[in-house]
Amino acid sequence: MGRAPCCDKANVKKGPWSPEEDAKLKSYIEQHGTGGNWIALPQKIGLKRCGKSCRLRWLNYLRPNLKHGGFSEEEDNIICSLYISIGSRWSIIAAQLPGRTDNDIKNYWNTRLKKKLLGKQRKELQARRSSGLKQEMGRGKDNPVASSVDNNIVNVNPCWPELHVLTPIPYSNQEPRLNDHTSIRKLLIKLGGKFCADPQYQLIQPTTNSLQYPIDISHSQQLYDHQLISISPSTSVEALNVDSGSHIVQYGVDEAGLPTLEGRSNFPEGFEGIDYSNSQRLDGLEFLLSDDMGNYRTGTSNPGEAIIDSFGDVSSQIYPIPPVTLTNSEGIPPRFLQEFPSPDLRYPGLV
DNA sequence: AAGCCTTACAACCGCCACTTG
DNA sequence: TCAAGTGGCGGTTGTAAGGCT
Repeated sequence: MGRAPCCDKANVKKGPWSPEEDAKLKSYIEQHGTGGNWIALPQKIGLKRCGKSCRLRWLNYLRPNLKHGGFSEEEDNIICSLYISIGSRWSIIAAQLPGRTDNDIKNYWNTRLKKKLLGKQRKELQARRSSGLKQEMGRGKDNPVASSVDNNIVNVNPCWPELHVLTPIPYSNQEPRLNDHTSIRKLLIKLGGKFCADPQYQLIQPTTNSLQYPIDISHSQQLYDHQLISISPSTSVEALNVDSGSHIVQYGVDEAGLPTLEGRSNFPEGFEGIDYSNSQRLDGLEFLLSDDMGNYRTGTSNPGEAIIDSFGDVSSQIYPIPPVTLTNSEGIPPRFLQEFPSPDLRYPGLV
């Protein structure tokens, strides 16, 4: 027997909200707040809506200071970077984009950003193919080494090439989807940022004036449960320099004086420190960790130390997700890096 | 001009985690 | 300790609007 429904579905209106309904909901919440109970709220106002629906309408549409549409190039980059780092955890991504809702970002990613990136990628691929073809003809056809390098390595990032391609594709019947995802991932890498799935290669270059603060992104709910650490330029290094033993985001300044924000993971040997038992959190992210051939990258050739387990095996969902890894290279606009440590952008972390 | 197709986005659904009694 | 209630989240669907043939 299933759970009781949260509302009487027969007497609940569905579909688009009318302006009158919007006005009722908005004015009530502005005057009285939600009362901490969304389920009871529609009855109080006299709306024939499900409480969940009211909540959604308020959060995604009626709430003040919301922005709709018109995503900027910078926002695109932030979304891409965070998507690579943490996957489709839209609420966390939305938390980094003031005025944006998770629903907005999710829609934007699914309908536009993904396609936009694929379009760019295809152009680059075509260009590469045409130039590669010329080179190939120059090299001669029977050079297996040269062609295998081209096929297997995306040598555009100092981080990726060191990752080995070891694990076979776990579900080969999803090739089209995987190929699309692979394309996006590769393009994102080209666009900038050090996107590395492997903690082993998350060695952060020494930075001056660096601040470290821990960020546990292993579980979205956990994020909210831990004490929020508000990072601001005035926050002391000592206050932030706490190593949780999991994910570390490092805020610093590079040689050129530009702010940097990088992530790394202090996984213990065997990389079993984080249990991502909620597999759905990573759905859709697997392509970011796979290579051209649909294989998944592991950080070492030793199978016992494989970092990225087979994503096809849903029964063993113990694998680290790539830590938040943001740098001031082309991928992340300087504005974001400068603004990130503002009091408004509270970053949850362990203490 | 009409019909079909595509796109964008609001809204819903179902699941999971947390809270409370 | 456990079950019910609730909030929150991500995935998916429905549909209006615009574009294309």
